[in-house]
Amino acid sequence: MEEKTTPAPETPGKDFIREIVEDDLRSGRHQAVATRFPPEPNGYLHIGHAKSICLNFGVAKEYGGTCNLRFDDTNPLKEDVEYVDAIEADVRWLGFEWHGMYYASDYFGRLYDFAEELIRRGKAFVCDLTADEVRATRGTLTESGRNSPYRDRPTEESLDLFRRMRAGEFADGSRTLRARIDMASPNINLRDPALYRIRKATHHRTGDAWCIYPMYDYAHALSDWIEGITHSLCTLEFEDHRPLYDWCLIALDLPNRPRQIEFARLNVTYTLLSKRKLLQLVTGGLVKGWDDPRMPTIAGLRRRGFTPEAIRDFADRIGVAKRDSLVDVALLEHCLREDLNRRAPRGMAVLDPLKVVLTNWPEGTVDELEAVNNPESPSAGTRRVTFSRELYIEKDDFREVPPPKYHRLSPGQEVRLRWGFIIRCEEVVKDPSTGEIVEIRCSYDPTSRSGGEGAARKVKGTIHWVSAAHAVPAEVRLYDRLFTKELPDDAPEGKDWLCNLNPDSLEVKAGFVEPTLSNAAAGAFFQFERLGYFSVDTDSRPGRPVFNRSVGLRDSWAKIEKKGRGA
RNA sequence: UGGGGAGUCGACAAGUGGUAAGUCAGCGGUCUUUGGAACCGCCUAUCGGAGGUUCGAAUCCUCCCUCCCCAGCCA
Repeated sequence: MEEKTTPAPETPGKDFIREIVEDDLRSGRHQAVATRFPPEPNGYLHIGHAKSICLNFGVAKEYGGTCNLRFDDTNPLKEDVEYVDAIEADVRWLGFEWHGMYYASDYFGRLYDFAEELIRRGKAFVCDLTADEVRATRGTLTESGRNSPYRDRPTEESLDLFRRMRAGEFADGSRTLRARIDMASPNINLRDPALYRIRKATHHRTGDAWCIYPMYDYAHALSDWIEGITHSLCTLEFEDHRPLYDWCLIALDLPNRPRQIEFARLNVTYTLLSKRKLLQLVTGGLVKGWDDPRMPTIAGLRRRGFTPEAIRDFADRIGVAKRDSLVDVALLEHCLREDLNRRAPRGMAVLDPLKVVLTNWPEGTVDELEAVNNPESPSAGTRRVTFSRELYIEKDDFREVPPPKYHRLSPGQEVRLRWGFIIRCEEVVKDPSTGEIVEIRCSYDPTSRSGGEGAARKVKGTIHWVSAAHAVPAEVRLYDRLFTKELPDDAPEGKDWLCNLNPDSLEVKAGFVEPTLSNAAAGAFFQFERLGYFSVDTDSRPGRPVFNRSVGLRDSWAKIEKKGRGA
């Protein structure tokens, strides 16, 4: 190796993992980086996995290396092909391409051979203790454990027993292959951990070919080595497994060992990222599936209307470090808004319709108004929207008694209809029996047509609308955070996280959208002016569109109003 | 009480001995046919605490405090 004579170039802002990778490349320790994303196919990927995916694939891409997708499928009891298919689709959707797609189960044969070698080297033994007995002899955090009575049985005997374990001669749980390390180690993971257990279960890929399955620590280290992984990135809870990871490779004298590096897993406010709990939400029917738009899963975020770009940007912004952190969900939402503001075509939709009749508009006539598709992007062009005598506006855009600073419609006041005319409220029609406002009668200013000379007038507010006769009924699903607490696990004594579920996380509106939105394809996204970003749900049908609110627009009026009420 | 980690603005997060970036949130304002977007300000962090080394420390040393992870034949 050459001596470095030039100082390392300054690379401020890089996270500690990229610094390590750069050092290794610079020093010649590695010619190229190889990483892997190793999900267990026992659930759907979520935003926390997205962080890891962006890291692993991102590092590989940035330094001209490779990243594999590897399914860590060593526990047939929990895993399923449904999950491998979903994971594959999610990684691809996020925008990453793997160098190779592998399964830990691809290596079962080699892993088995390595295990025999470990026995031959005196580094592993077959133990006849039951799980309970192992637990009883493991010791505690402060007391060392006791050696298994089988720890020193002859190599040949362990070898024979291990072969018979594989052959299916023994019952589940009756024996394990254990590493021979140190029952007195202060690191509990090193107290002769199990390497193989008997599980007479059908594996989703290998079927019934095996009845013994390797444990994570063993399988993971060797799978990494087999694939030539240089940097094995994982989360903090595996930090004290690293000595065992290294032990597996050293015990077999394997050269060019991969290096495990741990980083902090992602936590997001108002969000749960535990596979077990997410599974519980799904199986318990508390949400409508893994892809429920309220779920933090990649599938859920996708259906909600998140873009891969927004998620990748989020991953970039939260960074990578070792300290436990709780990221504000507002940052995720911000990333989506920023992306969609640039790219989403605008449209008008009314979610809580209130009828407006323009009394001086000639009955039976319509007008075609020109509307800009995206003020942020002139190339998006314009479209025509139909205007007529009867319109729907948002209930919230009219107040009989306007609060201070209210810029919208109220008796005697003017408001501009976006891309249309300026109107004045002349009369409020109520249902005589209920007192409910059923219709607003207004006059319009014919000279104020958008683009016309009378349109230059300053009017306090602009509101969106839809032509009653032309608008298309649409189902609009408004989502709110799934949990009412920043930390959903923070439950009072005797209760659990389920008590923090937000009962109002979904509100369905029967609204109207402008005709151009009628046949939008599932997945298409729009900004409904003044309301937020919406995407077309997979439940949508031509002429009967269904929209999901992906994220609302920032709403400074809501803040003013809230403040007014508070004062 | 064992071992492994971590503590920098409300939240993320740079900084690696030379005198505390940036982003989100929040606040105020400009502008505006989305109370959107954009733009401009503010957000006055002495860096968990106490000592010490040094001309000089968030960065080095010592002690202390707090938080997280580990006792699955789960990953």
